[in-house]
Amino acid sequence: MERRQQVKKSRLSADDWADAALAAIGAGGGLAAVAVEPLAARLGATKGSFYWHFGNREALIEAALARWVETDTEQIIAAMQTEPDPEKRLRRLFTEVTRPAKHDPLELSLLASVGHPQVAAALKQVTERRIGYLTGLFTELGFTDAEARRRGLMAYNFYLGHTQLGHAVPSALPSAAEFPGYVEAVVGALLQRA
Amino acid sequence: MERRQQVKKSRLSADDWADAALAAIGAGGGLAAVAVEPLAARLGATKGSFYWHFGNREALIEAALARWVETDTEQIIAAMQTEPDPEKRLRRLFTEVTRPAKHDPLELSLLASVGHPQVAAALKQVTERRIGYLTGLFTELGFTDAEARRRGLMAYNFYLGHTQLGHAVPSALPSAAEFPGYVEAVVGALLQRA
DNA sequence: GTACCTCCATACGCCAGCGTATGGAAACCA
DNA sequence: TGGTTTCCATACGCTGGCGTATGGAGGTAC
Repeated sequence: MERRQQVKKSRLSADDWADAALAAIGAGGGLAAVAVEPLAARLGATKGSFYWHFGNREALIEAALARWVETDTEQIIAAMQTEPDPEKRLRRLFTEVTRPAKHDPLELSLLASVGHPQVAAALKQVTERRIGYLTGLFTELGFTDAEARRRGLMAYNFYLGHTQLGHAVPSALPSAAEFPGYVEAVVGALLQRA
Repeated sequence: MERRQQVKKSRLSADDWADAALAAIGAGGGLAAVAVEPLAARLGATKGSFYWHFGNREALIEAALARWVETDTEQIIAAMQTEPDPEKRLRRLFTEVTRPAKHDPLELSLLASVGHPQVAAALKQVTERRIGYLTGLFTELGFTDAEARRRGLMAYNFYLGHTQLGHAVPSALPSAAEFPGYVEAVVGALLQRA
């Protein structure tokens, strides 16, 4: 999720504010960084603009989350669908999603702000979509429903942990040289038959 | 990490404040919840007490984190050492650490606040200790150093993801009935020989 | 029992961010 | 070109949290 630094624009739209909010969340401040006045400064505007587009801070959060939910997960899943073989798809998905450059601080920040009800709802939606996709993938690979769900969960948990670790303690991740072997080991463990 | 609600105490120690800070972090507010005046209210005291024990808010955070680092990880590791067989130890560790009741919001909150330099340092310490322990465990099980490190990482990532998921979207976790099979599947995957 | 030392309450000034009110500029329309 | 609508800047009050200053209560020492 690349969200560009907004520099200046004579007139702003509600989406401009929502994007700025997401950028601010991802920039490390967490949900607390969605603060009207600092955002206004960053956009080269003032609160006057904001309170014309939104009723209050909550409304902005709502809009920003809605934007995140609909764009973030679907485009990755869609990108995978060009590969017909489910095993290769899993391998590609993991390679893609653990790429060191992929770091998505926004998602981590949202995970961190799950205390907020609107964030919790957005996360639930996205999480279920993803785990569902993974589970389906293992079903395609011939596992029973129960086993597919277990492995879908394992896969997602691993992804979450990896992302978290890469953000919090990047030095603990494997080096670039070790990386392929590491990803392969994970996928191998996930695919192994009893 | 059970940190009791402090109710009232005629005189407070610095550790009382540090514990209250950890409790507040864990209670969902994240690092932002380490706020002097609310904490004082909660302890039935006032800022006067706080600023006698600490120079400022930063000093409190520092003290709280130090307390967390030294108590949290070591006691779990120590508890495992009664089991001589490394495979059983791994199984026991995972069972223990994924127990639904185990939910440790404090750790999640710290992960979320990794933007703060002191938190980052504390997390690095704890993370390396844990991954090191897991890696050693796989070494004991006869894996090569490189393989042991890979599996140690996989195990830790899984743990992190599981914890995260349990906190953010608990409904996505397996039900109580599915739980043993789920844990066993994970441990099985981790122990699988090539 | 008095002098001192430890710990804390109260009161204060300061700053940042939220939300409101109001006037005005820019675009659009006729 | 005059009116209307859209969008925004400025100014204001309010709240909550940080840090400081000061006085005082309750132990302790002798």
